[in-house]
Amino acid sequence: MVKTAKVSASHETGGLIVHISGLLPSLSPAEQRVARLVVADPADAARRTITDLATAAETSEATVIRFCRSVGMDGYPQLRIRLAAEAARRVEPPDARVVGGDIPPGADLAQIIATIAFSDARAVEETAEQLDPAVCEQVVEAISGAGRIDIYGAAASGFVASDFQQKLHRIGRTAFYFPDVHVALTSAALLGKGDVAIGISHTGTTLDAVEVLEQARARGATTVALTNFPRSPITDVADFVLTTAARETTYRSGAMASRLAQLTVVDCLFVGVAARNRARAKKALEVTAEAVQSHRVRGRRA
Amino acid sequence: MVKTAKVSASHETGGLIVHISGLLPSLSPAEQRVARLVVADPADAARRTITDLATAAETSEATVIRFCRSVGMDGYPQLRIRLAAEAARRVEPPDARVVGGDIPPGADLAQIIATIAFSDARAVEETAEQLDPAVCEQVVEAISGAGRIDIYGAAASGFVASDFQQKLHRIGRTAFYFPDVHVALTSAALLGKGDVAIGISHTGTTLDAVEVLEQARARGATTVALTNFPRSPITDVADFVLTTAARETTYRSGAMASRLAQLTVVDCLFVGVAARNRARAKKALEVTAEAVQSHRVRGRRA
DNA sequence: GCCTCCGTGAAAGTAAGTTTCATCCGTGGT
DNA sequence: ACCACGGATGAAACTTACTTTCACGGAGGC
Repeated sequence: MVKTAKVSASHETGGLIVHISGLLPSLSPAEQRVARLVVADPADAARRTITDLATAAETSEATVIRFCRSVGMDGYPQLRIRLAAEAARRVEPPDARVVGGDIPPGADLAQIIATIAFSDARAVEETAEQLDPAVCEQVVEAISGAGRIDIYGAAASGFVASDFQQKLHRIGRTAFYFPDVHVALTSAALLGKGDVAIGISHTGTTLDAVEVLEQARARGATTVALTNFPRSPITDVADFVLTTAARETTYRSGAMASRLAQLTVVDCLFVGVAARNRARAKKALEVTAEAVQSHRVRGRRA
Repeated sequence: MVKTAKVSASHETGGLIVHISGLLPSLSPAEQRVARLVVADPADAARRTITDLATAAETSEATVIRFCRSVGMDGYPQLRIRLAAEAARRVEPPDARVVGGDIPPGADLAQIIATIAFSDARAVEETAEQLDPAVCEQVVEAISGAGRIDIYGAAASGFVASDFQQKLHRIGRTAFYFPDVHVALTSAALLGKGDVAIGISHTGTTLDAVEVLEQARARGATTVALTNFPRSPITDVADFVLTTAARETTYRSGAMASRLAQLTVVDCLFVGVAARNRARAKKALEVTAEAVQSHRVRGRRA
């Protein structure tokens, strides 16, 4: 097994449910059944005894224990307590079941809007909650001191990568984004100690992203992964792992929902880097803002 | 307000601690010692085992059980989870005033994260709140029936435009995104009745976007503007105006903060369009998902 | 095709929670 | 002063819940 000694985990104060959802794909089938029950109704799970829960999940107590360990708990009682706490904390908004769940076939636009806004906002909040400031700090430091920063992401994650690149560029950091794998690999091969490579992949299984980070790492660069799944392949090739917390719904794959969460993380890193040198960053932002002024329509507010 | 459908014994759902304090005088000395420990630090008590708590209260397990019964619990495990829930609830939510404002010079990463998450989440929520479902409905209808959809946006809004394009494309709608103004103008000139042009601009003053919509409108296409400012120039050339609700902060221009809000609107429109033809959209999503499968790392779940 | 490794549940083992019961102590009656 | 009584209490027996061990079976690699 890969050493989980990685500088991510264990900031777990809140967001247990989110944490579990993220881990879900990396769990074994039997454990997944347990996880689903727990995520579906944490309060109910907290009430159950281990035997009870095992039966409900159609598995053995042993598996439930394994599940507890998989999500970082000491044992079942601890999980129970944490679940109870978690369930209590979430002050259920009026009709959370309607708002939080999936979109029913006959839904009108107003419902759809409410549902999406709710899940988008939750994804942002929950992502922030489970983000480990210590890891962020280290990533910010790496970026701040980097000679060069390569950012890679495909499809939906590509926008995020591109966005990040643009942001860093605007405050004067040398950052690149490569939409093409081959170009990215070529670039990664030229990285070295002190450089930073950032791979963005919702699932964490995008072959391209993994390869790019692998290459970068082999060259001695610091590698950072941004993914929704803390145990996915991309984390094996990353020095630092940052995770998002987005859930799937029928109409929006997790990948779609996770853009928002990923952007939030990007924002945090960006502001973190900018805050390291307020004066310089501010100046850079002003200069770039001026540069686009001529492209604005005048005589009317902006 | 939704009535609490639950009829069960949990009439004491809140205020367990208060309840215990009230009963305190009526308890036997040994039970009082237990009660005092519990009231003093419910979270800590929840963490302890019955033997542990008994020892701490200098009494026996039997007394702890009696105490549980005295305060109306079935047994110790039930008390434990109730205590955990209670303790979690009384954790002060982060101070909105501190969190909502700007980022102070000496802020650490944790503060930065909290601030950003808060404002990002707010932007999403507020955007959804002020979004007019009727307008959305019309836009969804226009997109659903469009022969062709042109989407335009620059810089940060470009990512959003591109994201939207990709989404629509994935469910089988003919959509284009043009990073280049000239190409966009050329394309707009070829639009006609029944086609749709969507311009995305945070400030609503981006000259390029305005020109593109203007051109499209002149050719008879339906024009849609997505901006943060309802009375900005771009709205003059749009048949339908959708607005976001993002605020500026020192370190993040409104344009940066508004990406999230814009994406939320995109999500809503997308789901709206997809919902119009669930079967077809679902099929299209599945097909495109399959197409990228070979680019995934195998042998590991994710 | 064989081997190895992983997931799994049955069953054994341990710890936690619960009940029982004998003791203690104070009270009030004789 | 003594005894009878009853409530409070903890030791220990007991039960249930939790944890560990282990052997089986099946999937993937060589």
